[in-house]
Amino acid sequence: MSEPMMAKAYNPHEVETTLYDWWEKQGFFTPEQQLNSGLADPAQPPFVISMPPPNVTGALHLGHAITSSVEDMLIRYHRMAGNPTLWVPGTDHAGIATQNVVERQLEKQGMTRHTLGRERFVQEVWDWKDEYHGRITAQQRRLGISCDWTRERFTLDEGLSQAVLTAFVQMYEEGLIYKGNYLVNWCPRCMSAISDLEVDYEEVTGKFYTFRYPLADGGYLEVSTTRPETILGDTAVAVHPDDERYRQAVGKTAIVPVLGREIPVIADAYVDPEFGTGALKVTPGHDPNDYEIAKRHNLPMINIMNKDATLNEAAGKYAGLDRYDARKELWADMQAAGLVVGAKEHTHQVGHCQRCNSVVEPLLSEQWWVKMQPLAEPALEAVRSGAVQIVPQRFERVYNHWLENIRDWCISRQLWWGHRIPVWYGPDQTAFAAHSTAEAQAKAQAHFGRSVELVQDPDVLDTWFSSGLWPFSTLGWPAQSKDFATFYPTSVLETGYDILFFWVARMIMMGLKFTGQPPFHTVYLHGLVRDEQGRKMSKSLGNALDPLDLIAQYGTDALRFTLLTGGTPGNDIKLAENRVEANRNFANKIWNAARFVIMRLEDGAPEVDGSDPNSPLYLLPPNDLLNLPDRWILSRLEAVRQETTRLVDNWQLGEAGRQLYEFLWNEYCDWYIEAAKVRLNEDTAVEAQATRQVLAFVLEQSLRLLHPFMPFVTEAIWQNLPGVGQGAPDNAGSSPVAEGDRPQARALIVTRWPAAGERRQETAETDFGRIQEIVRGIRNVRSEYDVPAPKRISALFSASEINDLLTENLPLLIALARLDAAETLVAAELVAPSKAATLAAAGATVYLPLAGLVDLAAERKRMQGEIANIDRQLGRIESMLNNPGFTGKAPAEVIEREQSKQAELQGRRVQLAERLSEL
RNA sequence: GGGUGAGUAGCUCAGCUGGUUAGAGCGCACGGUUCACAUCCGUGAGGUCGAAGGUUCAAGUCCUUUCUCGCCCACCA
Repeated sequence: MSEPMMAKAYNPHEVETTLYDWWEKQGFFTPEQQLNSGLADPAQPPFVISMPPPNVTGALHLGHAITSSVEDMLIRYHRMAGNPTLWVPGTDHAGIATQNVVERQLEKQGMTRHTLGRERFVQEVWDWKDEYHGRITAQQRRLGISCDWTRERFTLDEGLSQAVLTAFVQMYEEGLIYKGNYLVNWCPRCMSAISDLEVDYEEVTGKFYTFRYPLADGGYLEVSTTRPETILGDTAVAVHPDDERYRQAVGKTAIVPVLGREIPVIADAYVDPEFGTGALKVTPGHDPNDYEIAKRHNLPMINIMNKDATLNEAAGKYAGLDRYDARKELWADMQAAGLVVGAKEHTHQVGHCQRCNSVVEPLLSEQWWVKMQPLAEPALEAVRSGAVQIVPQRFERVYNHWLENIRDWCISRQLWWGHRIPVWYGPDQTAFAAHSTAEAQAKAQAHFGRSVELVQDPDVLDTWFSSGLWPFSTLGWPAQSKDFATFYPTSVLETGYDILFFWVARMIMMGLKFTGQPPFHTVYLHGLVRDEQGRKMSKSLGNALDPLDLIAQYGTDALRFTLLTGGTPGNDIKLAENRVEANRNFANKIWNAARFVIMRLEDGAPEVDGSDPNSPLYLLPPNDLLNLPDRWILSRLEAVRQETTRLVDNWQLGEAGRQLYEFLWNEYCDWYIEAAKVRLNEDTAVEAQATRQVLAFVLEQSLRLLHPFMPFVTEAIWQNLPGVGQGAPDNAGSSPVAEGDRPQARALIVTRWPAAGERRQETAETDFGRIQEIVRGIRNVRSEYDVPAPKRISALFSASEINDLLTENLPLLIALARLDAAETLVAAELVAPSKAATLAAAGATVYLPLAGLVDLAAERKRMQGEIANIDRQLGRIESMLNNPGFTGKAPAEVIEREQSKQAELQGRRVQLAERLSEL
C-alpha cells in the first residue's frame, strides 16, 4: 500500500470519523472480536463498564464528555491489557424530563397531552425518542467512545421492561413495595409526585407573616407562617409543653380565621419556643413536620389544594384560586378582620422541582413506595466490607450517611411516559401485581373465583427505578443469558458524584437484592465540569461550553486529554479553553514528531517483529549499538511505562496523562529526537540504523501508552508507521475479499499495553543528565551574553572526572549547544583562557571565550551570584548534615543523596572560586 | 446545624505513600529563517504553598485551631 504523506499539521477532522467508523466496523469494541483476534486473553477476567445512559432526547454536554473520556480511557487501557472488555452503551427514557420536552412542544401547537389522549401522546414521545436517539448517539460517537454498540440498550426496551416488571412484582410480593396515602412532594406543573431527591432547595426571600389566632373564649395567640394560605388547612395550634407563656392556652380552642373552624391548642415538644412567637400553626396536609405532629395527636388532616395548586372546596370562599392569589386575598381579609400583626422579609429554603423549577407543594396523596431500610442495610455492608469500593474514598461517608438516614422512596409518577405500574385492580380495588394483563387476570380469577374486569394503575414508575437495574438488565437479566453469566458483576461504575444517591446507591441496593451480588466492585466518581470562574455551566448563564464546538475547534483528543488531565478524582474541574488549545498543540507535537521519525525511517526500514501481535512492533538493536541518548530514552520510557501503569491502576488517571505529556514533549521531542539527529547525520550506516530503530521503538511504545488518553491521533500515526501493513481505514469495508478471508487488520486500539522491559539504566539517566546540565548551562550563558542563536561558539571543557563522557558525546554537545567544532576542546585538565565566561556544571568546568563579548566585570558579578547561590544551598545541606538528629534518623539513602549533592556543590564552588580569583 | 472539598506563580491547575533549590500550561520579557513542528525552538522573570500553632531529623504534604470560597445533607414554622 502506498504510504500517504502525513500532513504538516495534525488535522483531527480528517481522521476522527474515518477511524471511528473503521474501528467499529472491525468489531474492535466487542469482546468476541477481541478474543478471536488474540488480543484478549480468555484467562483474564473480563473488564466491564455499564455506561451511564444519557437522556435519549438530550444533547451532549461536558458532563457526558468527561464521563466518556474517563470510561473510554479505562476501557481502552484494559482492552490493551488483555482483558476481554465490554462497555455497554444505552439511553434512558428519562420519564419526566422527556415528557416535559414533548409537552412543551405540544404547547406551542396549542395542545396538551390530554387533548391527544394517553395512547397518542405516548406514541408522540416514541416518535421523539426515535428522532433524538440518533442525535445523542451520533454525538457520543464523536467523542470516540469504544463501546459495544451491538449491545446498546434503551430503558423502555422489551428486555429492560421485563426486568422492571420482574423487579416490581417480586418486591411487591415481598412487601417491599406498598401503596399508601402520605405527604409527598408534589409538582403542580408536572402534575406528579416526585421523590425527595428530585426536590432542589433554593434560598428564597419571602415573607414571614405574623397574625393573631383567635381563641374561642376570647384572647388570641400570635402565630407566624411563610404560607398564610395554609391557615385554611390548620387543624391545631401547638406550643412547647414547657413554655410558660402559653401554659394556660393549652387545651383551649382556637378558631380558624375566615372559616370559623374550631381547632385545639396542643402541646408538642417539636415546637421551638425560641423561634417566631413560639406558637406553631399545624397544617398536617401541607407540611411534613405538622404531619408528624398530627399523627402523634390524632389530628385530622385537611387537604386544601388541588393537583394544580389551586385551592379546593376545603378552602371555602378561596376555592378555585391559585395558591398565591389565595395567599394575598386571605391576608387582605385577615387584615380587614384585624388579625394581622405584620409581615417581614424572610429568607428560607424553598423546594423546587428539579425538572421544571416550580415550587413544590407537600401534598397528601396516594402513591407507591419502596421500603428502603431492608435494601439499605446490605448496601451499607457491601461498602463497609470492601466488596464495593468508592474512589475517592471520602464519598463512602456521604454514601453511608444517606443510607443510614434513608426514607422510603416514592416511585409512582402521574405521567404517561415510562414503565406503567404493573398493578391491576379488581372491582373492589383488590390489587394484583403481575407481569402482564393475562397474568393479572389469572390471579384475579383465582382470587374472585370468576373472571372480573380489571383496571391497570394509571401511573408510571420513577425513571430511576429502571436505572437501578441497569447493570444487570442490560446484560439480559432476568433471563439467564450468556452475557449475564459472563459479564456480571461489572467491574467499574464511573459517573459524576452528583448522582451518587439517585443512581449509584440504588444500583447497589437493587443489584444486591436481585442478583445477590454488588453490581460492580468499584465506583469511580469524577467531578463536575464548571466554567473558568467555577460556576455551573448552564444555558441561562450562557457560560456553557459545547463539547461539540470544542471538538470542532481543537479536535476530540484535545478535549478528552484536557478533561482527563485537568483535575483530580472527585474534584470539580474548571475548564479553561486555553488548556484545550494547549492540548491540541500537544496532539500536533506528537504528530510532527512522528512525521519526522517516519520520514527518517524511509532511509532504512526498522526491523519489525511480526511474530507476536502482543509484543512491540519494532525490534531493538543489540545493546552494543546503543549510544548514550538511546540508552537514556529507553530507560526513561521504561520508567514512564512503570509510572503510568501504576498511576492508572491507582486511579490517578490525570497524573498518568501528565507524565506522558512531559515524557513525550520534554524528553522524547526536546532531547532524544535532537540527539538522534546528530547520529543520523554523522555516524556510520549501522549506527544510524540503530538510532532509527530506537526512534521507532520508543515512538511506537509511547503511542500505546498514550492511546487511551488520545485515541485518534495515536491511531492515525500508528497507521502510518512502516510495518503496520494493510488494514488501514482506506480498506475498511470496501474490500472485495470475503469477510473471513480478509487478513486481520492491525490497529493500535488492539495492540497490547507495553509489558515490563529491562531497559532501566540509572547510569544512562545520570550521564545524560550531565550532558543536559552542561548544554543548558551553555545555552544560558549564550542567552545572557546575547550570542545570536545561529552563531557557533568555541568551548573548552576542563572535564576532570567526566572526561570520557564528554569526549564520547562531544558531537552531541556541539550540536545541542551550537558549538564550533573546530574550536572546541575536551581535556581532563586544561588551562583557562584569560577572557572567557565560565561555567561549572556536572563536575566539569566549561570556558566559553565568546570573543569580544566577555566583560570581565560583568563576568565576575555573574560568577559571584552563582557562588552565592551555591553557598545558600551548601548552608542548607551543611546544617542538615551537622544535625545529629538527621544523620541519626534519616534513611541512609536520603543522607547519601545530600552528601553527594554537597560534594558536587563544593566541587563547583571550588571551580568557580578559582576562576574568580584568576579574573 | 452536620458533613465535605478547595485556598500553591498574573490566570487555570499538578504535586499520588512527608525527604533534591515547589512544577506545568497559558500569560509576560528577551532571543530565534537550527533541514518534524511558529499549533514551534531557546533563555528568563515570577511563589514567605490562606493564617497561627504543633508533631518530626525533615511538612505544600501529617495533627489542632482559624479565616475565605464552594458543594452536599438537614423539618425550623
